[in-house]
Amino acid sequence: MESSSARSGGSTRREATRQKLYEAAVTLIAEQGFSATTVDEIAERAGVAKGTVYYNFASKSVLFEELLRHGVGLLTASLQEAAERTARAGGSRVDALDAMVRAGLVFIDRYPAFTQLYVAELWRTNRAWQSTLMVVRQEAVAVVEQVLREGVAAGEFSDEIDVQLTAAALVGMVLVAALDWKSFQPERSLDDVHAALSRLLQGRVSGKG
Amino acid sequence: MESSSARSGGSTRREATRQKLYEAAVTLIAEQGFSATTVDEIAERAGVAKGTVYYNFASKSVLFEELLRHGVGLLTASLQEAAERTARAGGSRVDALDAMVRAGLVFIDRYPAFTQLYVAELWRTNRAWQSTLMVVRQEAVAVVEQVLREGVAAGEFSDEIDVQLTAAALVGMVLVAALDWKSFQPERSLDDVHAALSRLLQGRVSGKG
DNA sequence: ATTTTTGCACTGACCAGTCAGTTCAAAAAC
DNA sequence: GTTTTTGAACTGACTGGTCAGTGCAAAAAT
Repeated sequence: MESSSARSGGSTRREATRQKLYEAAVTLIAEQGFSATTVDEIAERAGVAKGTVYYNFASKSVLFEELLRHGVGLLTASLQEAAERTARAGGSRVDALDAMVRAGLVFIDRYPAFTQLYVAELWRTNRAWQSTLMVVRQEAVAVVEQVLREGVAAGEFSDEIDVQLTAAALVGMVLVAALDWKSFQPERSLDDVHAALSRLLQGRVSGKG
Repeated sequence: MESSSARSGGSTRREATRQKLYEAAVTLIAEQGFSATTVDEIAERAGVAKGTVYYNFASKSVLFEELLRHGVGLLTASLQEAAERTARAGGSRVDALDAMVRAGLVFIDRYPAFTQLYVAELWRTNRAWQSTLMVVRQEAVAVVEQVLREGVAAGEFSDEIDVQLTAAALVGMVLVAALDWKSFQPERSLDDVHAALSRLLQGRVSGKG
């Protein structure tokens, strides 16, 4: 459609502005929350006039909603890719789960502010973007559930596991461990954290190593 | 300390008012967030005049801060009690962990709104109550870490586990699974959810049941 | 008699959203 | 190839409303 360098009628400029606004909004909202973050702050950090925010987004809520959609979309794609890559390489479902744990850690490592904001909003009710959030969340969790189901069908996992709850628990494990990592031990390496979670995942905690 | 019926010199009346304000604030803030919740709303839901809020708390922030302290205090006591009860009954450290998982579920079952609000605030930075939250969080997590350390010392757990990270991961597992339970499958029983998490905890997921 | 609560008017700061006007690069006209 | 026009993108002062917190006299509870 259009190259970013020499462009004519299109709207590459607009896209760049929106990107700047996303980046400004994500850190501010992660730190302060949605309501405590002002549109003036977002505009200022993005290096843009307030009017530009409203030229590009219908409202503060819509800006946030599109930000959520964008971010969770990246995560879902990344999890999906990890699962497929493992399958193609002939790995087991446990390998796939492990690869997804790593993909999750990589994502949080790269976008800690987004993750923070996502967690803070996920279980709220009665908010404007509630339904959007529900949809994208389900798309992400479904990738994990799918692998669990395949594992049960293939006899790799017990058929007594509760797929939905187990998926939620696994996500929670990675999410909280990673946020703690970023908040309290940011100097540790991703491999290190991944190793600790792998150990837990494979039940090598109870029963001496 | 004091009975709610026949009390003398103290301030039982005041305490009752504060309790009403806690309860009103916790659900409103869980739903809407701190900044989006107004003092007028809190007062109205508590069935109290606005002036009363300020007679009992120095500010909106202080009210919230004391609410956080109060709530996490309950959780910590409950986890502590579960660990000690298991130890007294001669249970293993895995049993203690399992008992704490259940204690966590019972807490979230009883105070879902508080849990929601706690999660939403936990990883935020630059907020007034940040330091208070840090302290009480650490008190709660320390109970889990303590059991893990004892388990390592007793040879029940691998000495290669990362205590801090594993504790965070376990907390995350319970937290996210329970919030999903309350949000999306509230009809399920606590025992049911507990069973699913026990299975995961004891590594009976990989390896057919 | 003292503590606690009420009711309500008031203030001053803050903020989401608006809008009349500006900029500028590409397209059209000449 | 120079001038004119066009319109998307952007600007920032301004508006209307909201809300935390105050002040205080009267009432209720203990």
